[in-house]
Amino acid sequence: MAKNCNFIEKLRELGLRPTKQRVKMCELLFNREKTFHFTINDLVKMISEEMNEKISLATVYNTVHAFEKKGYLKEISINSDKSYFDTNTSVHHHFYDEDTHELIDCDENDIDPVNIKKNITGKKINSVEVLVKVASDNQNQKKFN
Amino acid sequence: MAKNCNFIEKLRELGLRPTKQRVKMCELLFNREKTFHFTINDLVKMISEEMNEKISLATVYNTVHAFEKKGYLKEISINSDKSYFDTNTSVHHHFYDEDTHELIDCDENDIDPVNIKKNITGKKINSVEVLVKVASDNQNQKKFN
DNA sequence: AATCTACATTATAATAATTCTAAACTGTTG
DNA sequence: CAACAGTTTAGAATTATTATAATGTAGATT
Repeated sequence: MAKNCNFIEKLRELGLRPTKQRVKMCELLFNREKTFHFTINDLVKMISEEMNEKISLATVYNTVHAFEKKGYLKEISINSDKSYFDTNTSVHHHFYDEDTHELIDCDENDIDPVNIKKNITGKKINSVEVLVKVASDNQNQKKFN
Repeated sequence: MAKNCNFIEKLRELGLRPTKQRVKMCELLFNREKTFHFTINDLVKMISEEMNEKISLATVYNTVHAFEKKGYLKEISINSDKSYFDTNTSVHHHFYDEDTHELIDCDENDIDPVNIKKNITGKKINSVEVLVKVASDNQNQKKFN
């Protein structure tokens, strides 16, 4: 909501030194109304379009992972060749368009809460993700034997 | 169930030439009572343990993808660095142990059916997968702004 | 404000998973 | 069995990601 948030302060609070690279990435990622899905590659492109100076690829990876570790980005599981991240870290699910490789958020009303009845001893549930894959045409599944 | 199935015939029916590599991989993958999860790497190791001759890595990839395309293997989405495959191609869900990187099948009773209320025009639902990530300890999630 | 230091950034190399390539090989058809 | 199309193969290429080691910089100390 608040534009021009003080990302510098926010970063400091998190124990992350507010370097210009990190502040820029905060602006790109978190200065948004809506949730935002991206790959590292998307982000690198956005950065190079919006800045004169470049941010090293390694820094982009480091920073995204730092934000993820602090809980401000969430990695989305897709059986793809690359990682997708989401600025919406709340519990929610996704549609994945296999034609366009686009991720679409589900809001609460789209999918009923998932009821898990199994318990694995000594383990805590860290996340529950539903991924609904959609496409224009589909093929059916069979059993081999 | 039936041991020593005629994989040669089966492959032919699918329009896949029954080469010795493919037959061997069928035996390893489909001559089982239980569902089986593996990565390409796991499979390559199994092959080298069970055979004198090697199967080229490229062939393992080709064949796994051929079986997947025909609907006899299913790729499981995990935000990991590698692809997991499953001989159980029916609709079912998974637990993923983030400590051990192990995949565990859910049977029907473990998770209630997922009720999807959203519809995307022009798109069919190809799959609905629930992935429950578990680990010994966990960290909580926060919102940035 | 100059200096110090731990943490960050950077370019580049390294690694890992996967796909491509082009030559050699092999089921199948006739 | 000859011929051809589909397969396998080793190795190169590609892609995503991580490691490295030198350089840079934010923030504390003087």
